[in-house]
Amino acid sequence: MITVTTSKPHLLLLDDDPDVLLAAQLLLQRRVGPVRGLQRPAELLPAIVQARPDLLLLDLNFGPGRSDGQQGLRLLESVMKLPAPPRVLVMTAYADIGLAVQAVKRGAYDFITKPWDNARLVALCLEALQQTSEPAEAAPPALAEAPRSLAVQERVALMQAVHAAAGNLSEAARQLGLSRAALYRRLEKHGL
Amino acid sequence: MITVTTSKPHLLLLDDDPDVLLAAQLLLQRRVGPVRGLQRPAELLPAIVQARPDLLLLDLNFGPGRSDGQQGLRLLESVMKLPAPPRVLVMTAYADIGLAVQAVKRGAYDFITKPWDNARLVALCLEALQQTSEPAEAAPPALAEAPRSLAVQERVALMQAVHAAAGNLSEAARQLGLSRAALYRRLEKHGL
DNA sequence: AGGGCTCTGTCCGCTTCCGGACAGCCACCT
DNA sequence: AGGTGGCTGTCCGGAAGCGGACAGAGCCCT
Repeated sequence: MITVTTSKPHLLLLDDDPDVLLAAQLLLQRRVGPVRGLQRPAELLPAIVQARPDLLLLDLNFGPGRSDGQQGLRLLESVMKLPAPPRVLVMTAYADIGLAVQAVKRGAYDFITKPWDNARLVALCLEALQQTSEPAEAAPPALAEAPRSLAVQERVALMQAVHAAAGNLSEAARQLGLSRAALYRRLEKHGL
Repeated sequence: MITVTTSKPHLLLLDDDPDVLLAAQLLLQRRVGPVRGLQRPAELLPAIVQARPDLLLLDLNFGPGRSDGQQGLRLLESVMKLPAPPRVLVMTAYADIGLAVQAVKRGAYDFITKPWDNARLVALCLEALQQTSEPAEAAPPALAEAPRSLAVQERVALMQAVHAAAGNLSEAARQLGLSRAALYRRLEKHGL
């Protein structure tokens, strides 16, 4: 058996929209574990070092107007630079998938598009959490690659291709080397 | 139809072992296109700028003794820094898959383990070549991500996981989130 | 108009893949 | 010894995925 932290996993949630924040909090509290919700990005780093959450849900498109997401990416980067960063699940609008892909490349574990499907969000959180099997020691320097599930990697690859093809699914399928219908099915399976 | 360069694709091949070099040259010459073979790494960069090959096959473990591959990786990096780098297929011994994975992350299109299977090598070359559908212009600055086929990305992911698990397939399967049997099948399909 | 081309969404028969199960093996622990 | 636990390799029935085909829509060019 893998050594599991006996305390229930607890989550940290950052979203600038109070309604969204509350909804997510209620859902996850019930189905995953204790949740602490934050609304202002400035509160994030202190809250992490203080509460040491097992999982962080991070909205990348905070701030009403200027949402190219650069702000969100920078925040993510500073999170990943912490001594023992938590698993991060990133949330974006479907429109800016490209942002989500970049976030994963910068160390986020996975992403989900808003508005989300409740069941899917819960499943993602659980998967991210249960894969927190610590490699313990063995890697004194910056430990190399965090292991990611194949499904996650596929999702990232698909999204990246679609994004690169500017939404042209036929083109994306061609580049990925699979049939258009196959790409359809896979996208659908991953929640658009 | 995709615009295809009318001239037959020609390849550049670097391998320090003369026998291997010759064997590959004969095979690829016949099945893919004109091949120029090099034996000494120092010759590589000049040859590329002069011959502008469509595809470069690069052995990463040159030098008899000191083969941690760092040398090969550096050579690859300098290739990728050229103004219009060719597609690169990297060759390593099966033992150092980790090296191949790193090479892909540094811009190589795909990798193959030595000793190779002839049919597979030919197929890889053809795939790499036919995906040289130029995006033409549209990306004046450093164009972002080169599109990679899903199969390639899956292969990299599998190899990375197996490498990270130090050859323990059960562990690798767990981390990838699939059944052990599934990992077996997939590895086999990708040529171990 | 009409033709040609490309993209989308969906259907269906056939192939492939999945994962649970089983057996064998090895290492370690009472 | 015998027991336990983990790993490997393989089999098989049922489920999922495959890609070719079709129809509809948009667009550009005669």
